[in-house]
Amino acid sequence: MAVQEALRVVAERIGSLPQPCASCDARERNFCAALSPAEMAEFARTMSEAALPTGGILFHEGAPADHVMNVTSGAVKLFKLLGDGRRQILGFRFAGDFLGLSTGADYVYSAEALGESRVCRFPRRKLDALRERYPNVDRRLLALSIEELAGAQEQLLLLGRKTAEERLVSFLILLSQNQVRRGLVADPITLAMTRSDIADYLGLTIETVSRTFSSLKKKGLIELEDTTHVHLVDRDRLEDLAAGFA
Amino acid sequence: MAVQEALRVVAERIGSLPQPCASCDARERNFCAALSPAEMAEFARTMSEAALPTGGILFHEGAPADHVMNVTSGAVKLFKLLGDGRRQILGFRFAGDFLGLSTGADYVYSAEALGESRVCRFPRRKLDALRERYPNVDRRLLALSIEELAGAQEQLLLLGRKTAEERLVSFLILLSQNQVRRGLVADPITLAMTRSDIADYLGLTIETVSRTFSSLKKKGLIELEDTTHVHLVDRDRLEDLAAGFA
DNA sequence: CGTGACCTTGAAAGCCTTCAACTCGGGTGG
DNA sequence: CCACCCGAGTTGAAGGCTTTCAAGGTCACG
Repeated sequence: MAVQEALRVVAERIGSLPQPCASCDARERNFCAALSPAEMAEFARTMSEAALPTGGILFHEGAPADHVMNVTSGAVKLFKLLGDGRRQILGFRFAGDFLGLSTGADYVYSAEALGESRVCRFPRRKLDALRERYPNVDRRLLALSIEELAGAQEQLLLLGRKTAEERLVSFLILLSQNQVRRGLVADPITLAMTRSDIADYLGLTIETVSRTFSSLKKKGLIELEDTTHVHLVDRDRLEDLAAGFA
Repeated sequence: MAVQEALRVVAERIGSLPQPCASCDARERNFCAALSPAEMAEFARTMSEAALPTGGILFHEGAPADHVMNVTSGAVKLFKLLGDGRRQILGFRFAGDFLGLSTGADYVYSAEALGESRVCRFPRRKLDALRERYPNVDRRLLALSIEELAGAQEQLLLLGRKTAEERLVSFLILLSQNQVRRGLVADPITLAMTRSDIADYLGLTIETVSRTFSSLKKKGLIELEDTTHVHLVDRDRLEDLAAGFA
């Protein structure tokens, strides 16, 4: 199976890069923020950074959840599959984001690199030990988890009740906010993902996504420099659309 | 506004019932499980149980999130609204379930009683104090939060990629599992919610929900004793349907 | 310069929604 | 007591938004 093969490749790459990930302790969107520099240094020994090619698999749904990880560069998509191959992307994670927590023994979704990316992995057992020793870690993970839940609930509203146009506009605004959160500009949005990924995130087809981009452009609400760079022309109108004010 | 009026009614009812909720410390699906009986007794003074009529509002999206709560009897629906009134139900909570956590100052969704229900409320400030003193509380809340997130992600797959029939079947199976989790029988499912609630949970209309019930009945996959009691005839086939094996 | 991945656009089809009519059961008031 | 009303649910028919099927365009790459 192609997935198993990819996993093996990833495992090899990870094994070949034993150095700790220097950027983790400076990040605000992962659990490391709960640790002091000294604690961080002690923990760094058990971490390792891995390089992933485009399409590289971080882990697959149903596989033993024995690592958690931070994205240190690039971007990652999280997704679930149905029996006949239909795919739903749950979300995208960018540099500084944390992923991989699970209460059960296995991952409940798959994760794959959008472009060339790097992730900092560490054993779940070590994380559990850390949680025992430093209560702040649980507090931090809880805050992250609640934030993630709120994001998923917003996406439930999108998938259950919004039209194609409202979905795409909501997505663009979310990406814009995401860029601000990462210290980038709000306005020219850079799409790290393909139309296919966008479609699977918004519960649409690539054709509908493409058509909706064209329609928004024709209405003068957005401008497309090229397929990966979007300019939000009428932000207020777009916000209203995303919020469902018909 | 009707909502504000309902909130006022709820507030009055809560104020009139200052006694602690005896069932909380025996529950497995709320944070109380992290406390010893002694700790629980000490904390119980700050709790109060409230009776809610059908349709009673627990809290509204955007209101200050100054309480968390356990459902002690009955059932509750959590939902979000779009600007023009479209509604998406995020989930249902039953006796023993916990709700109301938020990282920000406000609730990010609304909560309303399905039928006559009781909830045990306590101040968020008190909960924060408890988290400071007992690290187990954060651990417990984290586990609950991760479980809730996994449920939301499963629902994203449902809303984004499943057909009407697959959605309804998935919902029935979820309810069945829920009943088992609450110590009830797996098979005759009792629907505590209306067709309208089911529709808003599944991202459909009431007509489609009704038609799909009829269709499943005609196929011999389920039986409807009355509108609120469903018997799963061919469980294996239903499981396959829900998993998207066309 | 051929090839393939990604994207766009058009036309037809389909699943679900919208609109509408009808049934059923419970509560109410004459 | 029972006609009446109303909410909840079911079913039919038409319509619409998105999908499916199909074709063509662009660009990177070997």
